[in-house]
Amino acid sequence: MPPRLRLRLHFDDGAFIGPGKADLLALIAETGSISAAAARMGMSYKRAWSLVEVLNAMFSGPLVASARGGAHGGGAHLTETGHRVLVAYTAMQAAAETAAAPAIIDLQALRPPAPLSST
Amino acid sequence: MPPRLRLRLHFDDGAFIGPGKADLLALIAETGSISAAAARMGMSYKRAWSLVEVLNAMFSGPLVASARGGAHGGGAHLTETGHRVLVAYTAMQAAAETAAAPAIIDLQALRPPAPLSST
DNA sequence: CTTCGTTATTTCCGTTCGAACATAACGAAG
DNA sequence: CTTCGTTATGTTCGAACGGAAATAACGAAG
Repeated sequence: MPPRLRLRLHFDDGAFIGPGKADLLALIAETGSISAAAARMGMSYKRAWSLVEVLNAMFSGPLVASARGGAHGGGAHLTETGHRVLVAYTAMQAAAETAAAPAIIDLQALRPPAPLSST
Repeated sequence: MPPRLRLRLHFDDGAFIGPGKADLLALIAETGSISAAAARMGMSYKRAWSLVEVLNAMFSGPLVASARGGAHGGGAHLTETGHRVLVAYTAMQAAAETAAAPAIIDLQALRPPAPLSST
């Protein structure tokens, strides 16, 4: 299994976005629900909701639009801005991972051999 | 001020290296002392030392060699492996930052304007 | 107007993290 | 053999973080 590179982009005002928020956005887009996305990520609804709150406050306009009540209780979906953020973050991740690959290999080469599993 | 990209490389066994440990390595190389490096980073000596302990355990051989006692109380310096890890991490950081730059610009463009400072 | 599943919000609690503090060990120099 | 500054290690405390649970609000469908 190759090492995994995690990125966190810190803005000048202290706000930041990392894998947690990005994955959450992706799962909200996929499931149409904050609670479903939270369940998928193994986190509490409250935590997911608070992350959404932060996300909605740190960009120009909310990234997630949510609705209460209705036939299925409501739901949530990404706004145009939300989609753009998710796309840009994903692109950033992909570009960084590709560019960093050689250095990662160098680092991995300096790691100790596995203690031998049951083979 | 541009956003800052922070990288954390997670290995398959759970060990990881990020900006904290990397900066610490660089400062130990520069100052020749764990305590001086800790002071520079604004962290306690104990925390710095425990990070060194982790670093020394997660690669093939220690990254930091330290000595107690002596004329100036002792000191610490990077081993060959330590230097290699620092170089590789720095290269990874630089490569990732360059490659991610366009996406970062996209993200920054979606941020709200500053609330206007006292100009 | 009752039902239902989701969003929204509060309170409480255990865990983790790191700072702060306190000591001990060490060894070259004087 | 005393001094001195650093490494090495344990202990204690407060803050921050996040989970769990409870409760309210909501609105379309039946």
